[in-house]
Amino acid sequence: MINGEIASAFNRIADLMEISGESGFRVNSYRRAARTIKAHAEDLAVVAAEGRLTTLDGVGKSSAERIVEFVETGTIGALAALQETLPAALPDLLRIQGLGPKKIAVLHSELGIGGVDDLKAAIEAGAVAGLAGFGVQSVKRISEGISFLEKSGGRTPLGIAWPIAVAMAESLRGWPGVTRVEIAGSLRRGAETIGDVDLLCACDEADPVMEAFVSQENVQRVLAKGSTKSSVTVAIGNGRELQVDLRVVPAGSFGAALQYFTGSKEHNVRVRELAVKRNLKLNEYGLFDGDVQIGGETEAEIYESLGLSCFPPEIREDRGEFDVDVTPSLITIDDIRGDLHMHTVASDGKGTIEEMARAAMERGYEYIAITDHSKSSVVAGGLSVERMKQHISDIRAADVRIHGIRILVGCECDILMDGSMDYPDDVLADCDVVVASIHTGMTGAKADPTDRLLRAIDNRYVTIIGHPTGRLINRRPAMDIDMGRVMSAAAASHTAMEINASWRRLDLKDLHVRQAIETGVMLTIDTDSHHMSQFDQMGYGIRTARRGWTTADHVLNTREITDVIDWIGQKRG
DNA sequence: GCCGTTTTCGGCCCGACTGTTTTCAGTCG
Repeated sequence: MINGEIASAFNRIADLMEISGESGFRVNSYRRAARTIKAHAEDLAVVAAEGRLTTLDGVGKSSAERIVEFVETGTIGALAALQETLPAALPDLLRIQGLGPKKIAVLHSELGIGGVDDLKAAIEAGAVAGLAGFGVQSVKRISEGISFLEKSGGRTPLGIAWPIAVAMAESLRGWPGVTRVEIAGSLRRGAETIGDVDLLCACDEADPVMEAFVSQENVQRVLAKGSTKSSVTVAIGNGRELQVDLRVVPAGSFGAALQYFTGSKEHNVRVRELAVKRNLKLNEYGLFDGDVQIGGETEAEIYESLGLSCFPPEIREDRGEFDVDVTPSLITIDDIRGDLHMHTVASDGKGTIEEMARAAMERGYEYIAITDHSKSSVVAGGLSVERMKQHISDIRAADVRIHGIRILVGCECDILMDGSMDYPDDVLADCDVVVASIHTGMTGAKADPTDRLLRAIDNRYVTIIGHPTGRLINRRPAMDIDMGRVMSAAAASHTAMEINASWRRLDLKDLHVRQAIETGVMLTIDTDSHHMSQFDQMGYGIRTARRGWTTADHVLNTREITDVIDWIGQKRG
C-alpha cells in the first residue's frame, strides 16, 4: 500500500511550493489531492494501473502523472526539484505556531535557516529579531511555539483530550452569565487524535468570561486573548501541554458558530461553496442573504437552508457526505446490547467474572463474553489448555449464578506466526465466542500478517478478528495488511471484525470501518476491558464506528443474544 | 492545479488576532 507515501510526498510538495511563494491555489490543490489519496482505501498502484486516477476528487492530469511516476520509480521529480532549491527539512518549521510560509521564506533567504535546530541557534544568537517583519514579540512567540511543539509531541489521543474538555466545559457552564457551552472541533467529530480543544460559549458578557478562562489554575500559557477568541495551553502530564481555544458568540449565532468550529475545514469549504452558489454568505455568525440573517441559531437551520441534511459531526470530513441522497442513521451507544471482548483476573484483567458482569449490568448490557488470553500470551497471563478448561466451567457457573445478564464463554486466542490458532479446535468449540488476535511478530518479515489473518478467518470457530491491525495510536504503527483481501474473506466466511474501543487502539480505524461496511463485513464494537471502569471506553468505539458511517445493523453486538448466537452458529455449521 | 446544469477561463471560504510595514500582512482555524 503506497497511498500513505504518495500523500506525504504531495504534502511535502505543497509545503515547499508554499514557502517558495507559489500560488496558494496550486498549493491547495496538492493538499486536496494528498487528502483524497490518504483517505482512499484501495491501493493507488491498482487505481493507476487501471487508469482511474483522475476519477479521484482533486486529482487531475498533473497529479495523476506524478502518481504514476511514483508507482513506477518510487520518486517524484517535481519533489526532488523543489528539494534542490530549498532544504528538505524547511517545511518542519510550518508546524511551529507563529511561523507561516512567508516568514519561513525570509528566515531561509536572509539567514540560511534550513530546519528547527538552525532556527533555535539563530534565535539564541539574536539574529532573528530585526529581520523584516520580525520584532521582539514575534521572536518570543516563535520561541514559545518551538517549546510547545516539543511539549505537545504532536497530536493528543482522543481518550486523553476528551475528559479534559468535558471537565473544562462543565466548569465553564457554572460561570456567571454563561448560557451555553459546547465542545467543537475534531473532538466533536470523534477524531482519533486531536490538535487542540475547541470550546464554544454563549454568554451575556464576553470579557469577564475570557478573563476567567485565561486565569484558570491549570493554564500554563496564554497564547491569545481577545473579546471573541482566546487560546491557552494546559498541562496534561509528563511535562506535555495541550492547547485549548475558547470562542464566545452571541446566542443567535450559536448554531452557525458550532457548525463552523466543528469543521472539518474541508467540509466547511464545501458548505460555503454551496452557500455562494445560492448567492448566500455563510460565516460563524450565520447564513446571510445580503445583510439579512436567514439562519444561524441552530446547525440544522444552516444545513436545511442549503438543502442539506444536518450531518452528524463524525462524518463532516468531505468524504462523500455531500454525494449521498440520504444520510445514514448512525449507530449510538444506546444501540449496544453487550460487549464481546474483555479480560478478568484469570489472565491480565483486574476484575473477576462477577465484577465484570455486574459492571456490565450497570451499563444496561444484556450479555457479555469473557475472553481471557490464550497460552502463548505469557506476559498477559495466558491460560494453559487445562486452566482454560477450568475457566470455561467457572464462566458457565457464573452465568447460572448471576441473574440479569447472559455471560458467554469466550477467549482471546492468539494467532500464531503461521496463522494457526493457539488453542486446538476442541477448546475453541467449547467457547461461544472466539476473538482471534495477533499479539506477536507484528514487525519484521518473518510472517505476512495478511496470510496470518486469512488463515485465522478460515478457522470455523473464529468469531471475531480482534484489533485487526495491531496499531497503538502514537506508539506503534499498524501492521501492513492487505485489508481488501482480509475483508472479502471475513465477509464471505461470517467472521466479524472488531472495532476495538480502547482509545489507545481504535482498531479498526474509521477508514477501515467504512471499507468493512462497503465489503459487507459484520462489525463488533468491544472495549477489550481489563478493568470494570474501562467499559466507559465504548463511547470512543462508537465515535470511530460513526466516523466509518456505521449503522446499528452493521454491528453484531447491537443484536439480541439469540440473534448473536444464531449468527455465530452460521459459520460453525 | 483543479474544476464546470452560469464550463475550457477565471475563479477558488471567511473572519479574528497579533505585531509591526502607521494602514495592513501574516498566521490561524
